[in-house]
Amino acid sequence: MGDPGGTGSSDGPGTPARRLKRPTMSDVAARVGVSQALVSLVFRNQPGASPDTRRRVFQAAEELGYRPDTAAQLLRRTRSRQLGVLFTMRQPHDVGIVEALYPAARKHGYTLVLNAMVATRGERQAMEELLGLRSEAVITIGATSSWQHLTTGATRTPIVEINPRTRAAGVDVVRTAEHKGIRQAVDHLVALGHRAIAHIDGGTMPAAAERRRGYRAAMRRHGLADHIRVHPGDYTEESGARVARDLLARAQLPTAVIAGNDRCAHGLLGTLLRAGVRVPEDVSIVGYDDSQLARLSFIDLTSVRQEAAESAELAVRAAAERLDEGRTADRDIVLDPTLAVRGSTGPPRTRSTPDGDLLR
Amino acid sequence: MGDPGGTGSSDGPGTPARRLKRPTMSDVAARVGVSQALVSLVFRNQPGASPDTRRRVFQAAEELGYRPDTAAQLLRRTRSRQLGVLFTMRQPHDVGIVEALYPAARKHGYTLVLNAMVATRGERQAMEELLGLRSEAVITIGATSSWQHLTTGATRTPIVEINPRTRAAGVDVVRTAEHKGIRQAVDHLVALGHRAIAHIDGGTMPAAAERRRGYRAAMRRHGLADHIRVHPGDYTEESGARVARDLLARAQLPTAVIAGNDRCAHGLLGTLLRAGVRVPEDVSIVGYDDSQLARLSFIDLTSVRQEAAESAELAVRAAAERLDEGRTADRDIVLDPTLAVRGSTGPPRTRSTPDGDLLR
DNA sequence: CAGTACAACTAGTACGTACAAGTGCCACGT
DNA sequence: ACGTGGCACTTGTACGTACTAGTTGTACTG
Repeated sequence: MGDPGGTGSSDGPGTPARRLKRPTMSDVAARVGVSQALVSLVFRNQPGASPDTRRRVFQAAEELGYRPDTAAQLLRRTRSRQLGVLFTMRQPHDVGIVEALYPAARKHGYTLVLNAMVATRGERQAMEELLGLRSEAVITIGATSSWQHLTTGATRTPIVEINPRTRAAGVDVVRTAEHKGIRQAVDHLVALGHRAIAHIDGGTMPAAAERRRGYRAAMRRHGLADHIRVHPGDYTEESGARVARDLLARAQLPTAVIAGNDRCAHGLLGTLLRAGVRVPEDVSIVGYDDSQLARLSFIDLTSVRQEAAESAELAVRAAAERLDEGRTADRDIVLDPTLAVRGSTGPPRTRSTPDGDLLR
Repeated sequence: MGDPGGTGSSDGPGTPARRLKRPTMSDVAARVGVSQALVSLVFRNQPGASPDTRRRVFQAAEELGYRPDTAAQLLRRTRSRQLGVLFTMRQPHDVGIVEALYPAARKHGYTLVLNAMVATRGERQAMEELLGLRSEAVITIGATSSWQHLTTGATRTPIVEINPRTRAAGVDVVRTAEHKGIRQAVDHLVALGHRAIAHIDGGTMPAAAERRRGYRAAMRRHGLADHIRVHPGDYTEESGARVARDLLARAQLPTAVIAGNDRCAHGLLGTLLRAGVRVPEDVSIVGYDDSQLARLSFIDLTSVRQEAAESAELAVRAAAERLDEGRTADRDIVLDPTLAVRGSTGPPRTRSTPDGDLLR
């Protein structure tokens, strides 16, 4: 009694400390004097046990230090009700989505199992592990691989991609209407009086191509095709810093820059400030993501907001639709971003424009 | 054939799409014409199968889309060889440790299972989930709870805490010799000629108290007790920004500030720069963590470095010692930090000191 | 008073794998 | 010819839980 699975012998000196077996439902049941099945009922909060018995079961479990074995539950249960999440820890906005996934999953009756993509472990391997753990569906955030082989064959697993790098068939996608976000940024700057508006892109990173196209389209829409300048970047601070140095080396700065994301904008802003350029007086800067970074008082970045909570909720819902409602057709969910205007944008300084006109 | 667990009927319209059962080892075995146990041998890379059979097993598995079931493995195996990791995604240094844990765990023959602590899920719950998944030990990074109840009782689970907030008994601890780090920072600044060196602390955050004490001790050691100034903070950018505003409001700035961590230093630096204060000419700034932030070209922060890889390796090793070598006594592992000198520190400007002397 | 309905429980089995303990079979040495 | 050993494989069972299908006992109905 009170010695579940133990041999009764204490770990003798010299022998490697033997881990005692963890107590099981049967141990709890034996202690209360009921069957294992009844303990199972109690822990699942199912009807069929008297209030008094429930209390005694919980008390015995407490005394024994019993803890349900997830592996066994997973194995036995008809449904695992687990969603795998494949994510990166380095992009703040992605972290925000992960955090928002927890309440969203709970709301739909699912549990999350995380797997980070780090340098030493490819996306594929991380995905394999998630599937091995019986994820019913997998939500990826900013992934670059295509999962064609998973959505095909006997055991197709639904995949929902949030802000994927590439477009793929057979998966649901939750993404932002990037062009609308960029267009709002351009509109905002043009309304302030800007004409020389440059863009730092994200290279091959997720959504970068669309933002780049959106920038070009919005500029043309305002008749500013001649002012289109796309500087290559990669969503990192250093790429923003590099562009800043390039711009400083030239005689003429643009009056405004739209960065591919907030990190890039941060690098741009920091480097310009260090060089004595005033923001927004000399140059206005717009970021993208509206991350925590943008909201810091000393950065205070006008930025295109994508609601992390909304993306998370819709991704979970998309998975739930496939799993619980039998949807089989792909969905492409597009969210409209909004512009969070802060202190990094303002009217351009009065100065001579490249074509010689003097703007008021 | 080729329809493992399937009923042969395609998902009819109107009925919710039924997920086909995933293939098992038995399905693979049947296809090859061998026993399930042999397939198990092959997948575990154990001796006892002919090279030809191995090939056929792998091929059949490939054709069926077979994937080992982790839940079943976990349930059946004597040892799970899994280490739980409890971490925060918001502190860059912690993220670095998590990434370094992967290779360290692999080296010792362990697998990692992550669980993030987010606002909506307490540390306790995250820990429960890890234990439910049969983690043999748990490594926490910057956790605040005490796990007394886990290291006691029938099924004690080894806990290794990296940079814990509070000291606890019954657990292994991997931490930095905080006072040495701070002392190096103070020594460095004093050597540059600074005397008015302030400190922004981390409040109740991990290691903050020790850094605070280390600052005071180092200052006294240099006979600068009169210049001791501790400003309250909490390791966030905004706390650094707030202190910056406080300092600016006073007539007299210190010539140097040691921030509790890099994020705090970032807030301090950004706010001072915005106010026209030059760094390091007017004020020198030292951070703590040597995170990626500190290394950015436009931040370029002198910072106390704690090797994430080293912490990770030692934490895994501590867990392995308990699990594989039967160690039962607690270990307190203390790492020596080093100072990464960058551009945010320099000699103080010649100016009158608070006591009226004129320093050269 | 028989019959029924319900609450409170138990028995048995299946989930997919790992591991211990076999079972043939063939080559080899004496 | 007979053991002997090793390889290649199989059989059987256990892991801890969930779920289906019972089995009691009690109260209630007509």
